Amino acid sequence: MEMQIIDVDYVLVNDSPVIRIFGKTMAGESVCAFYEGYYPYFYAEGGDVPEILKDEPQVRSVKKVKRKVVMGYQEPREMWKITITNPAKTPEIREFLRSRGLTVYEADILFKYRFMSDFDLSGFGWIELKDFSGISTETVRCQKTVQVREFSPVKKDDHAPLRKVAFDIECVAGVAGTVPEARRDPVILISMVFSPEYKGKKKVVFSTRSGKGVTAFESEKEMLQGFIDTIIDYDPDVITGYNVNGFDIPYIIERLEKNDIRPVFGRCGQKAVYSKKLMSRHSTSIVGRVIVDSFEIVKKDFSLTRYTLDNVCDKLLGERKVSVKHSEMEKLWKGSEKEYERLVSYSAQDSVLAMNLVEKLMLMDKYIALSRVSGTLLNDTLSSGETSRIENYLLREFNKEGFVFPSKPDQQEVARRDELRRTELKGGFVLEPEKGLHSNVVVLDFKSMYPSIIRTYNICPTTLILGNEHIEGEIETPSGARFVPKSVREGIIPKILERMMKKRSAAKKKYAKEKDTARKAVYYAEQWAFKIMANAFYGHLGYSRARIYDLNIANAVTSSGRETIQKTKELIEREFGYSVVYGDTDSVMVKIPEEDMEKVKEIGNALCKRINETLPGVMELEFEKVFKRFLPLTKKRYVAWKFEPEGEGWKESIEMKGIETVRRDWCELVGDSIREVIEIILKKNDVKAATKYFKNIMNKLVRGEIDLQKLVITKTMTKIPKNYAGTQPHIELVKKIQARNPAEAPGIGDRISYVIVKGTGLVSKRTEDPSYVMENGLQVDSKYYIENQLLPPLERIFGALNISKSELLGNGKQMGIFEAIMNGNGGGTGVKEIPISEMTGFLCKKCGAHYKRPPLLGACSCGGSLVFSSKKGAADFVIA
DNA sequence: TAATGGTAGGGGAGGAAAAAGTCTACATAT
DNA sequence: TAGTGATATGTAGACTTATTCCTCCCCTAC
Repeated sequence: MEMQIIDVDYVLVNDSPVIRIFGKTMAGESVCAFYEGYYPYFYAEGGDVPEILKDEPQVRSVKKVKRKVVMGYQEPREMWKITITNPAKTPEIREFLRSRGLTVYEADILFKYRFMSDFDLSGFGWIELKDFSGISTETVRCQKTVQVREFSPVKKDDHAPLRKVAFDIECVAGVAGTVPEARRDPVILISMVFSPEYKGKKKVVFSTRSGKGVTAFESEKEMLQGFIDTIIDYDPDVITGYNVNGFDIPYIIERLEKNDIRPVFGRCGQKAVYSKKLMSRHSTSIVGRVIVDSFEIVKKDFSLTRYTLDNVCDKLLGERKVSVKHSEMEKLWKGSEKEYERLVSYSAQDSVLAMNLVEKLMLMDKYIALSRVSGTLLNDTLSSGETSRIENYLLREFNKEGFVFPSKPDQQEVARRDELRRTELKGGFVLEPEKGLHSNVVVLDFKSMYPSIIRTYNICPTTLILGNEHIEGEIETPSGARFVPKSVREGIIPKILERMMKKRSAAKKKYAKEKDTARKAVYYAEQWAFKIMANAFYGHLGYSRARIYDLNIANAVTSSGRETIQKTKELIEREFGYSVVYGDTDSVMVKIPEEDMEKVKEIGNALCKRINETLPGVMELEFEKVFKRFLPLTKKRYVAWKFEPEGEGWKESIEMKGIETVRRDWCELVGDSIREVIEIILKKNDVKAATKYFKNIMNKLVRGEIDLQKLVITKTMTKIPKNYAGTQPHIELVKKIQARNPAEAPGIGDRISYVIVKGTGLVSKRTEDPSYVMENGLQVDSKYYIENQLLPPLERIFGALNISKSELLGNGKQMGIFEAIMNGNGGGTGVKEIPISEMTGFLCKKCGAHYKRPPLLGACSCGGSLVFSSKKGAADFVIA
């Protein structure tokens, strides 16, 4: 029997661990396989372990073994392998040994991962049960339960069919104007959506009030019991919903407890659903099932201004939903049949959308691929970061080669590392961009630069030469770190990376060949996962909480990168005479004096060929794309008219990096206008037309013709308001909302939307909630939007093009860009007279000199005549 | 039970420090 | 020629008002 692994855990039977592997067969059957006789173990050195542990009843065996330690090129050492009975006792024995001054290895590996690592099993990987027999048990709720004696991992690309349920709960706050509290306020509605259908139904709505399309219950308790029964009966592999980790699940757990029902709806009858908030993150575990919170995934995978279900569905699915405000909830719940129907359909809709997000956006694919590559269980892949994946993978590889894996650093060690980190790890090198609008720039990239460097220079903790020892053929990186050559010992990480890069190309090939769309998606996700994993190793080396942390090694990687890009630039300029106009970390952009795209590409390829001759190991520079026009603004900010090879021809598009159009903390109006201006400039090279377009926007803004939504600025609240050192616009608004309506106050990690309204004083004090502005008819500060939002980015673009304000107007340098545009081309809207209150002095028309008072001559010292000046512009008249 | 990959870099907003005006009182020159 | 008032100009110090610089914060490029 073959099955795909969904979850693994263990239980104690007579104080001995029994591993449970939860899986799904190709036929869609849920299976739980029990495995006995596997015990936890770890290593220690630096003391007489048999003697120290002779009275410890947990210990099953202590054996002398030879193992290598990871850090530094060293010979194997003798140490003790300690096997115990109960996995939960590991920390106790570990700390006891540490207190006696011993060094302990691998005593902080979760038992399920110890097991999976030893048997080479992965989350969502396949396992073949070779010798097994059916058993009956009350403890596990699966279609099939077996005792397995022999098994092995199998390589298989297909996915078993999954059962998914999406759910959403509604509740009403017991006190008006507050947030519902699980301690106090009951659940009134639960909607569920099934995929595939459950007993011929796509969805159900449970409630304590009867109505059309509703399954009614006598009490909350009965409804909750109904919910649990349905889950258990449907037996889903995946439980999803929008923000279920943050809201629905913790809420429902608390309500279940309030109603004296144990929150047990996993595939194990004993273990309760566990949900805990850690810092600002939530994590939930349900035995045998996977929690897929579409909110959390969308937030990670898509860059959006706001993550309300409303906005997410609109932007990602193109589906608009009817929304019900929190404050309306109670009215609908207690209202007429019609109103209640609206609430019911609203709740059902939320579940439908959560399911649609998962299925249509294929949110799980990437994470399944990451699980299969790294070995972590899907639920952990979803709820944890890069570290757990990297370390899970490394543990296996180091073990295979006879190494013991280091422990997690303790708090003190982390603090020590953090202290040094800021100054001690240098990153990539960014070339100073050459100013101006360039034509025909070829972009060349180093293929997987950091992984390639690690492979080329055999960079690994296991090959690092410690102290002053010298080894024949040693490799020295620019940072000064030295590594033994491959011939002496091949590093584990270089070996892993070589394999990953090979596997990635294999997956890419399969992807290209495959016709079946489902399989194609699997291969795409697989190659993506290999790329992500390969790139994560470098970051891990410099991460202060990593088991394998060494700044010498991390710096060895980055210093080699810096040297490589600099040498590349020099060679291109020296040998070919081309100018490298920009480059960042692993890329160079070279200006080619050729108009023909094919020619530019050809030269680009020739450059790569020449550079590659000089590069060591697997380092490789490759042609990436051509910029027909390239306008760098600063480092990390540029605009380009891009041409990428596609099939026989070229695919063109405008590429914008780092500028306001791609940033979420600028309003839509800025993004739209700047995008348009760039388009006009790059493709038509018509500054006048761009200026005219912009002038029109500003006029509309002053006249109040711009939709408020286009003026909304959004920013993330990264900590609670009182922890902010200074005054921040978005935080000031949060404080206002907290005072006005605590129920709707945002939390950590939420994106805050605001507009700037008219008034005096700090911008921060003039932030307002867009809907509040609408409801109360407040006026937005058009001056702010012109001077602080629209103009600065435009000015930067013109600046990069070397178009000065005076050029736009052909006038004095005191002129701001506002006047330059308003008065410059076509005129018509120029300021004719200014109120005396706004007058700031006198301006010479000829030389642009500014006077606070009129000079006695009545004219400028240069002889030019004077006009009145103000911040908004100059005029011939002032009015009282 | 339990979590959190890296550095480089731009740019807005606020706030402190330094610099530039302004005002006042008084001195000096015409 | 000395004394006088009106006016202009200069100067130092107190006070006020822009500038400049730095930090915090957010977000992006790689």
